[in-house]
Amino acid sequence: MSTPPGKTAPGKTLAGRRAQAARNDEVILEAARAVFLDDPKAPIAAVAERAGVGISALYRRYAGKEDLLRQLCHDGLRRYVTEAESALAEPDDWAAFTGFLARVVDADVHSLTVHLAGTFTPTEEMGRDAMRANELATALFERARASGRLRPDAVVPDLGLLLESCAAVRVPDAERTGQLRRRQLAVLLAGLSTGSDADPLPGPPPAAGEFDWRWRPRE
Amino acid sequence: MSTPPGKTAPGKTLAGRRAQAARNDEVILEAARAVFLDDPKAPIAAVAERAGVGISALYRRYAGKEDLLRQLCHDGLRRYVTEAESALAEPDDWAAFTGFLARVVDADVHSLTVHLAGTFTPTEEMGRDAMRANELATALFERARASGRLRPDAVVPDLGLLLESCAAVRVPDAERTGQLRRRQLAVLLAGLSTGSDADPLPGPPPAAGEFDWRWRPRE
DNA sequence: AGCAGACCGGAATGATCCGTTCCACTGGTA
DNA sequence: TACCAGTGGAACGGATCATTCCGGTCTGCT
Repeated sequence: MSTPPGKTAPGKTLAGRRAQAARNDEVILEAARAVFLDDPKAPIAAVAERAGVGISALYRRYAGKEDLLRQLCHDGLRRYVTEAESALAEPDDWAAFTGFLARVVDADVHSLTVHLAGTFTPTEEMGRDAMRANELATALFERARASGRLRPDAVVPDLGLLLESCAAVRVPDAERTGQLRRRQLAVLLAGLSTGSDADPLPGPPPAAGEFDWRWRPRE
Repeated sequence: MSTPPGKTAPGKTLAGRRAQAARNDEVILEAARAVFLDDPKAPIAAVAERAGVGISALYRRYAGKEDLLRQLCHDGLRRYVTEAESALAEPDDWAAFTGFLARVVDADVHSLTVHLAGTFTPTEEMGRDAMRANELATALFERARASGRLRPDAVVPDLGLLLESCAAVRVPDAERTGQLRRRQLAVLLAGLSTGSDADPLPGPPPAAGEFDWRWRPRE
């Protein structure tokens, strides 16, 4: 955009065509994230436009729409895993748990992994990552339980419900959306805490694989 | 379906063509509700198929897709109002409040009114009904507050967040969806109750018209 | 200097999907 | 019996997209 050609002066950042390309890699991913987060069925042209590049720039990098979606989704999953791992390093059990959730909500990882599900066929590696994500989340949950601040009838899959709820909150302004989600998260955590269990939660609790249906390709 | 013609035997329910038509009125509405609840962007042919009728049967009754959607949405809104009114008759303040929410969640009114919003231009009457709905909900909320079981920093628009969250919960099986939503509702109500307010809810609370954007026609 | 080709923008293409219209038909009704 | 409200479903026309293709541009190398 505003990179004066100069005299091929590669101070630190590559200049010229190569640099442009490398930069586009990021710009495109970022645009794709923003666009598909806003509308999972958005046309691929919208991504190109948002990124300020042509459609070819997209197809040069990804075999097709499905490929891009898969990549994006996988990135979200990896982010989830990363956050979980770093959360496990936090010494305070409850803080590790809530901090993890807050960061996942902030990063809007859920929309990425869930709302995009079914629009592509997952790779094996994604399956492994998803499994690992589950293990880590369970570990975090166990620690939260050990801290005694979790009401006894809360279960791990409640996290799925919780994240889904937070992702559902959405207003046109992104920042405001973040604030409202934090609020929603706070309410939910309060509801899942000890002291809120005056009367027990109704119905059979959510089961382990009960949200996997999204991952099966649309019929 | 299984109405043998007999000899034009109108015991109690009309038989013959007229009756068929009258019955279709309902069948179609029901099918439309089910289909659009499942996928707000479903083609109109899907409704016809689900209802077991031809497309003409639809277009005889509604001017077009938009008309049907509007009708459906308006029905949802009216249902909301009805539930609110009947809830106000309940003597126990807190029970009135929670019962109302439970019934609204069960009826999936939120999906109907919100997920369909923007797909049609609302009528004036809908505007009035929406306003009335808001007043009633506020009244219910005030009573809940008066009961002292509501945490002090909860506000009326939190109801929007709450309903949105519950509507977001969804699995393939309808009944199971209902159970999980009830659970989610229970968690949220627990979180909004007195006793859960160890630390205050973060960020500016949701404001009155903050969810109206859905009603403005899509740009 | 000069050239091969990496990269790019965006028009053109072809397929699909969907709302709506149209028409032939049926059976109740007068 | 003659009619027509009510219907099923094919056909039509427009819109939307993913993907391909065709010049161009600029770079890095010779």
